[in-house]
Amino acid sequence: MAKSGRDEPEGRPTGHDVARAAGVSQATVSLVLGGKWQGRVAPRTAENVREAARALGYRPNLAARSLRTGRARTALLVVPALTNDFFAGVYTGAVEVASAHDFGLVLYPSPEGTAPARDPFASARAALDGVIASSMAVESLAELRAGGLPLVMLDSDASDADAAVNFDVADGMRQVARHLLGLGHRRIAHVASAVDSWTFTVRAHALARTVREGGGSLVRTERGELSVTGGLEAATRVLTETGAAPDAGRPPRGTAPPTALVCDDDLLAAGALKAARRLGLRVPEDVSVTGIDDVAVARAVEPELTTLRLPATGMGAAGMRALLGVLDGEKEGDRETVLPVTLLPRASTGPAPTG
Amino acid sequence: MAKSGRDEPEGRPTGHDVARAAGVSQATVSLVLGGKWQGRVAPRTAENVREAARALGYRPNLAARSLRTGRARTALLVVPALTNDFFAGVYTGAVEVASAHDFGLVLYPSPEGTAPARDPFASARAALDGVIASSMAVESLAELRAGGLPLVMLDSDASDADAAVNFDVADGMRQVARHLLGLGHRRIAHVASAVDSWTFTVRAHALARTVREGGGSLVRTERGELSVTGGLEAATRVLTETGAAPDAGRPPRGTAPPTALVCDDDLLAAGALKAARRLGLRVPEDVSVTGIDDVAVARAVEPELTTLRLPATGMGAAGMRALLGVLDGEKEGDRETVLPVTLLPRASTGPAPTG
DNA sequence: ACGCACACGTTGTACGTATAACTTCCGGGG
DNA sequence: CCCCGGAAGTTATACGTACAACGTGTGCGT
Repeated sequence: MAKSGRDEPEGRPTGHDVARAAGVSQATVSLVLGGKWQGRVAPRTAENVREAARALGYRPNLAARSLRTGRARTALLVVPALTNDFFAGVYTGAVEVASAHDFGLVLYPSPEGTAPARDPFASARAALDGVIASSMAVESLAELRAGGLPLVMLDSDASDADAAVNFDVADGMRQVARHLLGLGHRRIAHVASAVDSWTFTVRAHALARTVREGGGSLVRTERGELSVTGGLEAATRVLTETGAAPDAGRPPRGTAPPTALVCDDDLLAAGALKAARRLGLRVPEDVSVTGIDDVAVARAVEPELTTLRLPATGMGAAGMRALLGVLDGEKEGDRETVLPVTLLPRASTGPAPTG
Repeated sequence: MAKSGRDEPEGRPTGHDVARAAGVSQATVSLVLGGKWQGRVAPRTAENVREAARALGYRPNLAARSLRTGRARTALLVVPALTNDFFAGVYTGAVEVASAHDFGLVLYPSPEGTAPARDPFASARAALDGVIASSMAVESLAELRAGGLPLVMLDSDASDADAAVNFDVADGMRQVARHLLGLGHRRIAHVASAVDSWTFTVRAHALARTVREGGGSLVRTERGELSVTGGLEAATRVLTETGAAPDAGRPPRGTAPPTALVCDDDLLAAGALKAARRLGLRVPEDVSVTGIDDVAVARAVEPELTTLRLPATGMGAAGMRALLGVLDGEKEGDRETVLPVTLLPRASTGPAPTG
C-alpha cells in the first residue's frame, strides 16, 4: 500500500507540495496565500496557486507560521463561569469578530471568577497574542499582566489594562431606580454581589444616589454569591431582618421594610423570588424584584424578571475589536468603550403596596 | 536605551539563552527540561540547567516545539452548550487530567449542540492532537473525522470513534422507573429530548421496558428542546392533551392521564414543574416529576428535583484519559468506558395520587 | 600500556513558514 | 544601441526546538 510511488508525500501537504503542484516556488505560494501578492505575482499564477492549494486540501501549519511570525493569531478569553449565559454571549460576540479577522479564540473559564490557575496557559496552552478578561479579581489581573500580553478588560476598571469595554451600568442603575420610584417605591433594598469588583461598586453608588435624589431611601444592602442560592440567602436576610416578612419572628430594627429588591444580577434575583415565596410574600404585589443581565432564567422564573439587558455579545465583540486595535499598535484614544444598557420592565415589578 | 550592551537578549529567553547561562549547549537544555536526561547528563549539570531556566523565566516556545515534534499537546473539547453546568463539569474533569499530563484543552462550544462550524479550527484554531466530542449529531461527527484527528465520543454511539465514554444510562432509567413504580405510579409520561441522539434513544427504550415490566404503562411521549421553555411546552402538551389538568378544556383521548413525568434532563424537568404549576397541579401531590443530570437548577427549583446524578467530571476525565490512550497508540480493548449513575430522590416525586 | 566501554555531552539538522534580498526577463527612452 | 527600471518570481535564511548521530575524556581490564 505504502510502496505505490511516492508522488503522494508523507502526511499533510505543505507549502512546498502546493508549490510543486502549481509549478512555482514555496515563496510564491506563501505570498499568494498570504494575500500580499499584488504587483508581485501575475494574476494567472496566483489563481493557479490557489487552485493547487484547494486541490491538495492544503492547510498552513499554524505552528510553523507562528514560529516564523512570532504571533499566534489567537486570543484568550477569560470568563468567571461557563454556566452563566451572559458569558456565553460575550464569547459568541468575541468569536464572531475574531473569526472575521482570522483569529482564534481560546476560552478559559476561571474557576469561581477569582483567580485563574497559577498559569492560565496550563490549560489554554496555545500560544497567545493577547487576553480579554472579564470581571476579574485584582490580584489575578496582575498575574495576567505578568505574562506581558496585551490585556483588554471587560466590565472592569480600565486603569490597568491596555483597553477596556464597559457597560453604562451607572445609567442602567438609574433606570432601574427611576422605574421603581415611578411605581411608588420609596424603601428599596440592594441585594449585591459578594465580590467587590469595579462594576458592582459603580452599581451600588448609582443606585444609592438615584434613590436618594428621587426621595427614597436605600434601607438595606445584603451581599450574596452570584447564584440562585446566594440570592436566596441574601434576600432572606433582607426580608426577615427588616420585618418585611410578616411571620419572620424578628422585629424590624429601626428601619421600615423595603418594598423593592434591586439585585445585582438575574441569578440573585431568581433567588430573591424564591426567598419571597418561602416567606409568604407575593411578587410583585408585596415586594418588587429586579435583576440585571437578562439571561435565560430571567424569563424562566415566575413571575418573569424586570431586568437590565446588558448587550453581552456586543461586549464580546467590542472587546475583541479593542484587542485587535491594541495589537495593531493603535495609539488612538478610544481605549475605553462604553455600551448602553436597556431596562426591560416585566412582571416582577409592580406598584408599591399602599401603607 | 537599546544601546546598553546586548547581554540582554532581545525578547523572551530561548533555550539558547538558558544554555549560555548554564554553560552547556542548547541540546542539553532540551534534554534536561524534556525530562529524558537520565544517564545522559550529570545530575549536577541538570540542576544547573533547571536553575538557569528558572532564573531567566524560560518558557519553551510552543510553536517551535509543536513544529519540531508534530504534536501540539492540545486537545479540543466540543460541547453543545456553555450554559449547561453539566458540560462545565465535563470540562472541569477533562482539564484536570489534561493538565496532569501537561496537555492543553481548548473548548469549542458547538452552537445548538448540532453542527460545529464548517471548520472547528476557525475559532479554536490551535493545532490539535485530538478531539473529545460530546453529544453530537451524526453529520457533524463525520466532519470531525474528516480532519483525520483521533476522536473520543462522550455519551454517544461508540461505533465511529476511536474511543467512547458513556453513562450507564439504561440502568439509570431503570432506577428512575423502579423508584416511580415503587411509589405506586402506573401511568407514566416521557418528556423526551427533541434531538435524537444515541443516549436519548437508550433512555427511551430502557424507560419503556422497565415500566412495562413493572406493570405500568408509558402513556405518552412528548419531545422538547433541552431547555426550561422546551420542557414547559412539552409538559404542557402532555398534561393538557391527556386530561391530567382538570380545566384544560381538551378531553382525554383514550389514554388515562399520567401521574408521573420522566424528563430527559433537569431543564426539561424544571419546565415541567412550571407547566404543572400553571395548570394548577401540585408537585408531587398531583403529579411527580423527575429529571436527569443533577445540575444546579435541580436544587434551585421548588420542589427540588428527584434526578439522576450523572458524574460529569468523571466523564470528562475518562474522556481525556481515553484520548491520551489513543494518542499513545494503545491497542487495548477498553475502547469504551461505562460510568455508573445514581438516583437522587428528592421532593419532586411522591406517592401516586389515589384514584 | 593499550584500547574499550561508558558517562557526559556537543554538533548538526529538520520541521514549515514568511520575507528580505536577489535574479531574470523585457520593453522603451535617450 | 545600450542601459535602466519595473514586473514576476526565486533563493536563502531564520524562527526555537527535539533528537539522531557524533565526539571526548576517564577508569578499568588484560
